[in-house]
Amino acid sequence: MTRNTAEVTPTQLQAYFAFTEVSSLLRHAVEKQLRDAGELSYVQFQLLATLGDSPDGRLRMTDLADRVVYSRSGLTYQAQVLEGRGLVTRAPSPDDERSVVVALTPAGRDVLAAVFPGHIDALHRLLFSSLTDADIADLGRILQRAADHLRADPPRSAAPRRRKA
Amino acid sequence: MTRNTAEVTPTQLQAYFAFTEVSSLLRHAVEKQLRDAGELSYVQFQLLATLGDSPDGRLRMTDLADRVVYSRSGLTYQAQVLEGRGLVTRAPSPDDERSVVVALTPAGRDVLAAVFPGHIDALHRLLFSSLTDADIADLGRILQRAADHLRADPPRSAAPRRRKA
DNA sequence: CCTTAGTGCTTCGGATTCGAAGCAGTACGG
DNA sequence: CCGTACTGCTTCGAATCCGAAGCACTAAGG
Repeated sequence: MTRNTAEVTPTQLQAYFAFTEVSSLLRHAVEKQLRDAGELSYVQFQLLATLGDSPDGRLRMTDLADRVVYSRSGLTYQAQVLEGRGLVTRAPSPDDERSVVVALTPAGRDVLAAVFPGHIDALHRLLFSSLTDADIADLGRILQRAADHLRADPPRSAAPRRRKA
Repeated sequence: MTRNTAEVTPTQLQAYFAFTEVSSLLRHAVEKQLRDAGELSYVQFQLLATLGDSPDGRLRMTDLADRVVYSRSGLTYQAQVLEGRGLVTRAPSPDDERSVVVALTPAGRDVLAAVFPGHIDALHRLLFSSLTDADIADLGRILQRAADHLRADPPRSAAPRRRKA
């Protein structure tokens, strides 16, 4: 409180606004593409893709929620939906009876494979086509560092029930 | 359909994933800060800030919706909420009886002024502190171009009722 | 002046979200 | 072996969100 407000430069503000703008526009455009193509919402696609990307196509609920930056209760809901469609299965972990392991089914992989090309095309059209390779490389490098920093401080899904002094 | 799927390089994928990751993490962190500090959701803050940034602190519903990349019906909802709190007013435009002009009230400006410093601090802590000035400048430049491209093609709020052949 | 098309906003219904609280199962200290 | 704290997930309630449909006003054409 003794410090006065941190200063922000026009450059910083411009970067921030551009970031939020691209984020919103891209999100909406991709969401539309996914919904038109298959029957997946953005979150559902992220969940399937994250599972497909993991070793055995299986992850614990909490780990999955952390990776896609999603609330646990929200994931419970979506996992139910995806399970109802036969795209994933849910089963308690043998190791820890509390944990639930979500696993991609063959049908889930099929859907993922069916939707992925269109997703890539959309990315090309919406984002990559307007940037040079060097720009894209810079973007990745810079944002990776930012992501690491954001992950380091508040791990999002951590600190749920801390009422200790 | 004659083309095979556009190829995507690892660099591109990495940039895309880093982008979505930062987007989600930053969004959640900022949302939390705003909710803890004042009584504003992220969207509400964006709306007030966008209004405050415009010439007379007033904008038509559609223009406001386009700037924050939000659905019209969603904006109707939030505008009602903000009006209920006395932070904005809504009045039909003199020029076009169909339009509704949303205007920031003095109370709205006060809330904005009260929340802004904390928002800036949060940005510093979460995002800018991990990047160099050059990185931030690059980020802004690159994302600005991407944003322009995204705006150019599908103006988001456009093409609402096109059923013509 | 009418008719038809187009634009701007709201209403409506349903789908998602999230946080808080609740319900197990697990880890530890004694 | 108990009691206490902690962790993992789900349930619950309430707030948001969006698209489709509807209502009102404006623009164009004849």
